[in-house]
Amino acid sequence: MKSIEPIISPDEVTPPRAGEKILRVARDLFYRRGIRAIGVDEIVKRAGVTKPSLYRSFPSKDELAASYLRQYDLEFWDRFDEAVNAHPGNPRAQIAAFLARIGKRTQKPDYRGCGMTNAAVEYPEDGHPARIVSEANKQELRRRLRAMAAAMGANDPDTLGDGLLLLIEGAYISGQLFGLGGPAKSVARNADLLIEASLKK
Amino acid sequence: MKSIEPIISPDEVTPPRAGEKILRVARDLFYRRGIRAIGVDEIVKRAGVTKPSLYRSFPSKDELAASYLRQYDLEFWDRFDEAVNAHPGNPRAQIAAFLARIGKRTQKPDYRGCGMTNAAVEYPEDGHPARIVSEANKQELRRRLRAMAAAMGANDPDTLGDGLLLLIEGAYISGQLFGLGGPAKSVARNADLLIEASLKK
DNA sequence: GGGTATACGTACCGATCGGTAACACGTCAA
DNA sequence: TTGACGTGTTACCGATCGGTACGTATACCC
Repeated sequence: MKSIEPIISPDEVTPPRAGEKILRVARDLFYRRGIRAIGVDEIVKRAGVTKPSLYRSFPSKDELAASYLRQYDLEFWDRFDEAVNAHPGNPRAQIAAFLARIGKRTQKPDYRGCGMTNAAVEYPEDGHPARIVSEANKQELRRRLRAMAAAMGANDPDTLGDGLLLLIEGAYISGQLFGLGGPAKSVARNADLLIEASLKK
Repeated sequence: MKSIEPIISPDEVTPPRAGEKILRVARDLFYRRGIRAIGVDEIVKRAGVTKPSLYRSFPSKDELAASYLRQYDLEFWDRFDEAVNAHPGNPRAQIAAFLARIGKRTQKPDYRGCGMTNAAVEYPEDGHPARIVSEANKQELRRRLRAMAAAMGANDPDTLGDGLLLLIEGAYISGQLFGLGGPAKSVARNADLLIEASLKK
């Protein structure tokens, strides 16, 4: 007997892998409510799967958290590079674009800051899988900001790069602390003032 | 039979109240390792008391956390006012003194940032007892920084005050993320540049 | 000495934590 | 036809979570 033709194409009918569903849900819950605040039971329940499925795809909750942050990392650099690519050869405009975007995001009602930063606060112990991902992300961000400060022709590129990083981290935190109308909305303006004051005359 | 004379004076022999011991230990553990990470069992064990003693002095763990933060709040403003009082009538020097101190603290090996900020990250839910204390502290800090910016004669006092707050929060976070040699050590320098760029010409 | 208030400890509670063992089922390719 | 594989199901694990019922020891006042 001839086999029945599939109604829709195979890649459309392919059910989402359990691991993917879990990561999607975990990502959302971890970001919004914190990693420690969310239990694995809630994750599998919301994902419509069962606990053994979670532990077939991820060796532990800590590693699931690290996976969430690795995905967050990719998306972060996508956003960052988007601002960079919008202004080729103009690092000051690149920073301005990136910060304008952050400033806007921080003014959204349910803004919860940077997943990386939050994870590092939740897990202060050295060597925690989630913290390792977070630290690597921040190191790289620092490196890039300093390089951009140098490309701008700053008097002291490392100081300016670090100053920009402080403003950014401050915006992440203030965004979730103050909500609408908080200090984070002025991050781009303050960064611009700081840059102006740091350039070679 | 005649009662035995006390060897030392009564107020020296008075044992520390259980509630005080608990708060001391909780303060240390909550700050260093996070509130969610510490269970009440560990607190009472380290304090050398028992669980019912904790719940006689504090209605819940959440309220214990709030008490920790209220004490943290008092000590925070002590440090802040110390910097302010060291330079009467000179808000710019007051800020500089305060930030120099923060910059130094962030370079200590086991620096863990601001207890207020960390608590707000750990408890994103509106209305949590710990978060309420934290938010109030930050609101007041923002108010004071804006007032000091105005007293300095800034072009836009609210923007400068908020910029200083962003740098401060950034220093708290970066201090615990990067450890020694991190961006937080440049907070005073960057604040000074930002102030210089914000004053009326 | 007797009463009382305060402070503390022993032992326990149900719920939830992260994680696992054992087995049934369906799909797909060889 | 036959596995291999991924998944779901159910039931369970020991540990820890925040919180409490209840009895006891001590100090002080009358």
